[in-house]
Amino acid sequence: MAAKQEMGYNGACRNLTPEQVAEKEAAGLPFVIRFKVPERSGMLGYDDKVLGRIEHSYSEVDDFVIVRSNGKPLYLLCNVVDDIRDRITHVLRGQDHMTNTTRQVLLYEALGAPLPVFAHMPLTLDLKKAKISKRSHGEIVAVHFYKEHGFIPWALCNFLVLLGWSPGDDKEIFSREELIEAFTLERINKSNSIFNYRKGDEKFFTDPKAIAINEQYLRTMDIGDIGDMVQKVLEKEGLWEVAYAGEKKEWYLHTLALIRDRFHTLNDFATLGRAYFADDFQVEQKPLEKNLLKFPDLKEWLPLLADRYQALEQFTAEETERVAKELAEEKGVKPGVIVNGMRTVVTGQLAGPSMYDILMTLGREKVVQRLRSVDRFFQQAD
RNA sequence: GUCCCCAUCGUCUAGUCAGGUCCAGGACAUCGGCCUUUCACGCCGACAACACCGGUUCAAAUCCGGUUGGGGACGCCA
Repeated sequence: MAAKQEMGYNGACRNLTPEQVAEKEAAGLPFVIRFKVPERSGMLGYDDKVLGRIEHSYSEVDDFVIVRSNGKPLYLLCNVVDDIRDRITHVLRGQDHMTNTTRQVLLYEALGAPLPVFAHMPLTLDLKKAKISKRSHGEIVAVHFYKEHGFIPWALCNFLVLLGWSPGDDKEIFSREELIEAFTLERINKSNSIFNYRKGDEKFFTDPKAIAINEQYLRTMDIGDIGDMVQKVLEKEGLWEVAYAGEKKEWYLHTLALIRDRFHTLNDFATLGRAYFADDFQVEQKPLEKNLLKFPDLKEWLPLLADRYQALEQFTAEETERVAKELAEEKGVKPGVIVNGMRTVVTGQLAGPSMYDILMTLGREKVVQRLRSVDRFFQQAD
């Protein structure tokens, strides 16, 4: 066991005479360069835009190393030199840099440079209240994770700015311009916040509020902008058609507008919304059992419905609804049985937009074709 | 151990500096309802907090002191 020992530098070489220094140099002893903290009686400190006045007594500050024995300067010094050279006016960083700042104030003074404005932001902690870091928390705190999970970039910024800052009123959704207008250093919180995510939770794969804000943007943003972002997702999944940017653009954007209300991320367009862009979509287990297999008669009824849709003079929402209800009445079942069975076969989903809007978006040909192929599900089940 | 920072619903927070309008407001989450042939969206509602003790005051979430709790920093890392 190591014995308890004093933290910090003991000042061994603080007061060497030039002769003593020369002697050690001649002996080839390795050395570092430390900053000689002045022996002053007052307080050493700075005014922090977030935290207010931060002070330490000079005696608390050890002579700190600024240049290594190999001649290379340390971060503490480089940082200050770079910032002076670049004429940095504001230094905004985490509260874990507070003590660095105290020492750097001395460096600024020694270099004869004016102090920049310092603002130390609160830290973001995990559920166990430990400082979040890439090393200990992995991809959940990496920006690319959110990109890969279909987050709208600005939605993530919007979420993050609310961690430790608020405008003072109830506004939470900000455009970039609005945020620039509303943001002030003075309104940054002093206390740490917690990044509320539970590992392994499928529904909330990250902080629920982050997801909520992403949803908010997903359903209110300009549909053209959504279209551009979804394009990248569809391209990645091999679902993109160049026509979506050309002659089918209207259809493309209309379809996105139809389905976006139920989605959480951009990726959902390619997963939950796959049936709108491809024929090889998966039918989810739940609707398969609940809405299809539970009613074996649908094996006959849906192809019958397909025939009637095929024969329809006008394939409209009104007509398709009328025909579906007619069939239900004819077979003595609730319309829901037909509609939900149809939804399952046509979209693979338990839920979705109004059934007849879906039919219109998919078009007669796909609808008829999917309704006719219903028996494959019953065969699979056997 | 030493020094620094912080403390309002489960989470993000408003309110604290300029004490009364706060038996504490909003958002997310959760739960209920309306709407919906589905599920969402939307709307309505419910649940839920001033860490504790003392002081100042006619009056304290708000000011002061202490306690407890949490975080951070104490590297020839950045």
